[in-house]
Amino acid sequence: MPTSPVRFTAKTAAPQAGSTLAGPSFSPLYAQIKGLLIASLQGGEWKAGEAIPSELDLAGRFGVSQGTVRKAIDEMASENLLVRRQGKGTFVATHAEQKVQYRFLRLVPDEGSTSLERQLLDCKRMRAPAAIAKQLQMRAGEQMVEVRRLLKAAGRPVVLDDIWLPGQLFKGLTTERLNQYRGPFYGLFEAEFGVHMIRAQEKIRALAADAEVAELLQVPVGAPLLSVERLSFTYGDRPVELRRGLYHTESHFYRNELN
Amino acid sequence: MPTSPVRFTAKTAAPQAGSTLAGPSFSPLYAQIKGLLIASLQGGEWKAGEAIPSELDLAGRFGVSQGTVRKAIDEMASENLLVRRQGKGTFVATHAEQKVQYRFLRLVPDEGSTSLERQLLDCKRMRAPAAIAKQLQMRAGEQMVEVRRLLKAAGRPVVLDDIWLPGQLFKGLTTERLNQYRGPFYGLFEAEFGVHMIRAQEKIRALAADAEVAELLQVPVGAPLLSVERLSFTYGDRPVELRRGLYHTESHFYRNELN
DNA sequence: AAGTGGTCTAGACCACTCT
DNA sequence: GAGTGGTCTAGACCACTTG
Repeated sequence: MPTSPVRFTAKTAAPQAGSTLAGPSFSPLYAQIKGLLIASLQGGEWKAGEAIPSELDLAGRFGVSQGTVRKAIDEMASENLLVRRQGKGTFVATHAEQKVQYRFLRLVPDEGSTSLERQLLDCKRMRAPAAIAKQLQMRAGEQMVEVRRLLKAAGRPVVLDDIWLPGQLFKGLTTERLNQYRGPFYGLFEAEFGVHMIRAQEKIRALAADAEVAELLQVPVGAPLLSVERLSFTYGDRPVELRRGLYHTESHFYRNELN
Repeated sequence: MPTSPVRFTAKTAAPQAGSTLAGPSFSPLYAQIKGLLIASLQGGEWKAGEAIPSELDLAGRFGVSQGTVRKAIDEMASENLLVRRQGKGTFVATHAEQKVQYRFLRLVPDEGSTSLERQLLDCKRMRAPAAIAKQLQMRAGEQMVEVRRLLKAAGRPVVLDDIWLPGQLFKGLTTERLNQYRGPFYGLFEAEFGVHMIRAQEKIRALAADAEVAELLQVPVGAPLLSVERLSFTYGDRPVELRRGLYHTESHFYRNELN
């Protein structure tokens, strides 16, 4: 039986007198379907890597045509929320078990394709400093987790990451859990805490290495480094991770595609 | 009358014996339409900023349904080749007369939104050095144009750009032409030389300012700078511009969105 | 052979812009 | 009101995967 035949079109709604100014005056059906699908993802109805119901199935549930469901899924696929596989089905996107490890990492070696080794340096719980709390939309002093780690290529340190996470969302996160898990942190976050990183913004600057950083990255003090500040979001544009990476760009570079 | 009723489907083509290995075994109609549209853009049939024919019109010409043309245009719009405007038509994308000046420039001020002033430092013709020629798929020693310029925010230099262009494509390019033109270079390139920049790749590193650069950007020698090397492409993945920008990231940063 | 996503059509109607 | 892009439907058939 249909779980929720939609059909609450904005156009059918009672016209508001004098609605001349902006506002979402019209919301197409497929956009509403998309909203319902995102709500299901957010609610954990389908987990990372799993298949969602077929297009015909969903069309039946929502009481719309296949084409309408298709358009909703198309948009979600282009936003990397879902992955289509012809003949097999449509799957919830995941950072684990993905062709490209580290979906968000834009660092590329000058030559070859070295895989990166992780080295966890620190993981502790702390009270959120105001500057970080603000970006994560938390209150200053709230519980948070701080992680520091290195990424190495062929034994040489290339990236020093500081990571801050809201304590509320990542309750059982410990050094051990981080060390046990194979693959990128974001895979662990999905599997263990149900937190999907959907998109992120990065702010990139150049800065000079101070003494502490220089030792960790094995570069001279004052060496120029790339500072990459990343704010990551889950469903509903909710910020859930702040990360500050320092990249040593002598034999690697940050790659970006412009369209 | 229909100019060219398509209908050369790959599936109808003679099946190749033992075609088990890769290869574009199937090319949908809309992809072929897209190819024809791109060829028209490339051939200058519709110029930057102009409207292309309506969907129904194109459907008639090509002998396909509106939906098929629609899908071709949808893809091209998502690649920023075309811009749709409901009620008005579909237009050839342009770098000039655009909401955002500098479509490819990811530099953002820490606060406010200062507009940037250009200052042309140099523009000369030269023979292509091997390293640059290679990236532009030219032969070493071929004629090329080299431009150097500054971008300033509130009078303070922020970006030093070196730009290399194939001499063949930019025959009448002079210092004067560059100085006369209002708006981004890419707008000039479209209007005067018919060269559209469609997409680009950037390689970003951190490096220390040498004496020459330090003076131009008004920073101390050794100051950390962002080095942004950009290779830009026209239709058909043809590289037509190489650019090396040095960004002073003290009150600006490079912004990137990850999906 | 059955099930899934992918393509293509034809037609109806809606939202927006301009004259 | 005429023309444009935008939505939605219903149905046919194709390509790919799996039993």
